[in-house]
Amino acid sequence: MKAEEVPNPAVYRLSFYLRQLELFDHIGRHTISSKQLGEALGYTDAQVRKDLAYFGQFGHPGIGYRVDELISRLKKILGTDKIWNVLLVGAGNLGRALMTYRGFLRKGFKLAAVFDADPAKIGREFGELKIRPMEELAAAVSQLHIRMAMLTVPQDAAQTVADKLVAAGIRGILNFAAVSLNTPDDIFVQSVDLALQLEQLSFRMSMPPTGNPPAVG
Amino acid sequence: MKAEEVPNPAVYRLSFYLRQLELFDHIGRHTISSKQLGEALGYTDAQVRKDLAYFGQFGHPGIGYRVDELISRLKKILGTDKIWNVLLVGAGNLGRALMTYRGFLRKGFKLAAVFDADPAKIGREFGELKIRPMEELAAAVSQLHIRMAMLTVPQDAAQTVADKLVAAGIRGILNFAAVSLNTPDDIFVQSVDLALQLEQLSFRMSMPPTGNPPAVG
DNA sequence: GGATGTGAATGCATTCACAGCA
DNA sequence: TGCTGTGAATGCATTCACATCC
Repeated sequence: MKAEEVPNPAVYRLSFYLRQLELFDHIGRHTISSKQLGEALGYTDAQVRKDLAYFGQFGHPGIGYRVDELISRLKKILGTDKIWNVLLVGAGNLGRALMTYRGFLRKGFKLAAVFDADPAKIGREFGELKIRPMEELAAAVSQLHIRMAMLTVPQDAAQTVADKLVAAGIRGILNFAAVSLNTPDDIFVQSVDLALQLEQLSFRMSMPPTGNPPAVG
Repeated sequence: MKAEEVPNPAVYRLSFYLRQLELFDHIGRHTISSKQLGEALGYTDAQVRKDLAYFGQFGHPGIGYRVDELISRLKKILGTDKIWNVLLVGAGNLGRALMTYRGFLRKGFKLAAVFDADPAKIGREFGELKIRPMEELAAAVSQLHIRMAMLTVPQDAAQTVADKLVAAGIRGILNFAAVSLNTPDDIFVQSVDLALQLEQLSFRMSMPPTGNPPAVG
């Protein structure tokens, strides 16, 4: 099946399947059914099968899916069967936390360079990484073959920095700033707005319980 | 319209509308049309109007929406017209970054207490906040009227801690651990898996360009 | 004229239900 | 029997297009 025909939500769930499969692998499971995988994540078995079927035939009728086989197939589909070099712009609190976060490397992403506009921060080292000035960004992108970036700069700097990233040849941006970035169509942007996530919780918790609306009057 | 009938994606977009409106307000715009608001965020005008209409009639035909009016209406709908006390469990790198993140308070969320299981971390202070032992969690929840929590503990501790949060009376969890939490139906969970977001970028960037598939064979 | 709010029409995603295989 | 893969049916969400109002 052609990639354009895969529903967006299905691609998202692929990552959840992979994450859960790695957990199952870790505890020694060798095979798993769509029902079991779905239950662990809150999806139906049909959903799991349909999602996987968009990408090929990975299962074994009567048996289910082989855990290690499906893991490596999913990694290939998601593009994480090899290591990606990633750069980060913005060495504030959040940026520095991401610099030391181990979870990225475990998933195949290597933070290869860090940049900041603040002269006071430039040159400071964190583990293997030294904070570099923005002027070096474009050169680092081509030297280290970096294609994706994490953006942890203040709100009002985000668009300007994003423009620089695109100009330097970056094709994908993980944006932590609380603004919608304006980028060309061939640039992929994923956004993480932490306060916005809390706001969504707030909405759910502010709602009257389903099927039991409080009396009004 | 009843809340149960509102599409989930629409609730999500509500947060984006609010964020964009605050930007417009900041630069002195007083009114805005559904077309303009949509364009800033990559939605159609019809989408904007339909989303807002799920919650009431906020617009002025011929004029558009009054920015300040719509902001306060959306805040009320999302439940952020008042301050929420929030707690955090897990004072690792990410947790400490969140402790000093200013964006939460700006949106109406006050980090009121921080907990960690590691005795070495307990008592350490960051700004106004002191890291407290897990044993004090339940008492703090009721004393400070806390109803939502952020979870930044290691993967394998996440479920156990989530259970404690629920037992302590927490109703909403913002989960940063790379696992699917198992919680009762009346507990709301929002998940943020940073590596998973990069993985989604990886997928998009690994795909053949739309309408221009590379020759195979 | 210029904008909203909204039924109706369309398009997309999920679920059903079953043929087919181990 | 147990489970996958998949067309067909259903259910959601988005878009259209227009009546309505300032």
